[in-house]
Amino acid sequence: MKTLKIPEATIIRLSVYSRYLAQVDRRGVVTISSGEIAEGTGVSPAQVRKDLAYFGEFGTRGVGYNVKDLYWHLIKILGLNTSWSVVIIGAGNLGTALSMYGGFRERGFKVVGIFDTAPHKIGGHLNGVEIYPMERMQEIIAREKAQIAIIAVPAEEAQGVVNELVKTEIKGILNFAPRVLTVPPHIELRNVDLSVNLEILTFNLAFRRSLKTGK
Amino acid sequence: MKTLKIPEATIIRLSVYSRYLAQVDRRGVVTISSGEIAEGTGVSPAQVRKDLAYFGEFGTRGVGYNVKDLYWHLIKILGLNTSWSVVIIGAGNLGTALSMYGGFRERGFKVVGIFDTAPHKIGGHLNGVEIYPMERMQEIIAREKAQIAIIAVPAEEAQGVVNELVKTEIKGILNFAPRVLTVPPHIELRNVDLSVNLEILTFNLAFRRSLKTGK
DNA sequence: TAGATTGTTAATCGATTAACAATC
DNA sequence: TAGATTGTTAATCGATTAACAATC
Repeated sequence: MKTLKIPEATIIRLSVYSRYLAQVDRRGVVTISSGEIAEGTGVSPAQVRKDLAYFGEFGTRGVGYNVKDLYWHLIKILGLNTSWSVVIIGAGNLGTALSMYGGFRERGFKVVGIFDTAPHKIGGHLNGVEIYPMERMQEIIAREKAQIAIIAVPAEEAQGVVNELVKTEIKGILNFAPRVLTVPPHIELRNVDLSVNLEILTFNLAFRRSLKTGK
Repeated sequence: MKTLKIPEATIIRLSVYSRYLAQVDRRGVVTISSGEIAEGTGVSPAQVRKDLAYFGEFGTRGVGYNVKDLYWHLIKILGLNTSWSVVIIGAGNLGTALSMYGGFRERGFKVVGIFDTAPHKIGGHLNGVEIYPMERMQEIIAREKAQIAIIAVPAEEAQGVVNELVKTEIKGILNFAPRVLTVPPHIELRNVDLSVNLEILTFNLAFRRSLKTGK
């Protein structure tokens, strides 16, 4: 079993494979080949096998992979065999949507607290989860043993929130604010930039298109 | 001016640079070096210069880049010098949040229509934008000259929505549904997977961590 | 001019693809 | 056994980094 230096692209694909396997499993399929996984997830068969090979030997030569078995292996690899407690910072539109988002719960994430500055929001609930004032972040994170924080505040406030979060037991931060953040090395930080994703689209439409049509 | 084969990673960084430049410009800074851009966006100076070099020579040796000038070059490259009309398919939590999301408008995206199946939502408004029934997709997209569609429907419905969208003049699709979608080659498709982003975090916490601590 | 910083080339690093021996 | 498909190695491709000549 080789470890060390697993490409992030591999992890992204592992997540996609696992969800595809869940879907296939619901249809009652028992065995699947790397070629079929590849087909269903838009990658090459070699890529699928290579990605899996980082973590072990999950298949049977000449046969393929057991769907359920491989699914659970992937869930374990992704760390989803345990449930994760998440807090959401910011109860604006995005924070609210993320609190309600079913996709997280489906994968074992549990929202245990929401934080906001607006006095009229505090004490309210979203999807059964209470909205607390920012000042209670340390207390609630400790009480609920939250490991992950999702940042959904305006860009200017994001670093301030991070500075509070580093005082807690939070281990990972998913940042939706379009701002480069600084965290100490023991905290995992990941950025999701909604606008950037639209802009890759417009670049492809505006620029790449102009190449084909001749400037 | 070399063209062809520009890494997608470069486009993502260009978007980040442009926003950082807007921020720096607001502080009144006139000139900036690749090293300062690198510092502010978390990349290497060589990376910054390489990324820019794909598109031309925007700086002055010995001096650096004019902040405003470079900003507008990047905006133009990203296709953001014109405004884009966007429709959002799905007025659930995520669709609602995306309709209200200020980050899109800030970068020149205009939401011109929202679509949903729920009868009680139709005719309502989000942020001043009307919610239409799915049946009127073709009509409204044509009337509003929308070029981009954002998919925020449940995974099972996503491909059906795409099949309707391909009958319209839509040029690009940003998909938030966790499902692999098939589109004809003339349509640009980009996927944003919110759960995958959390799962990269949990992988890093659960798996990479376990490497260091032994096991 | 001397100092600074770009634009670009060459070297390095990493990820993907192709091919095939192992083996069910 | 014959056919199929994995796991893995080697070859290819692409992106990042380092170094430096060009030049303001």
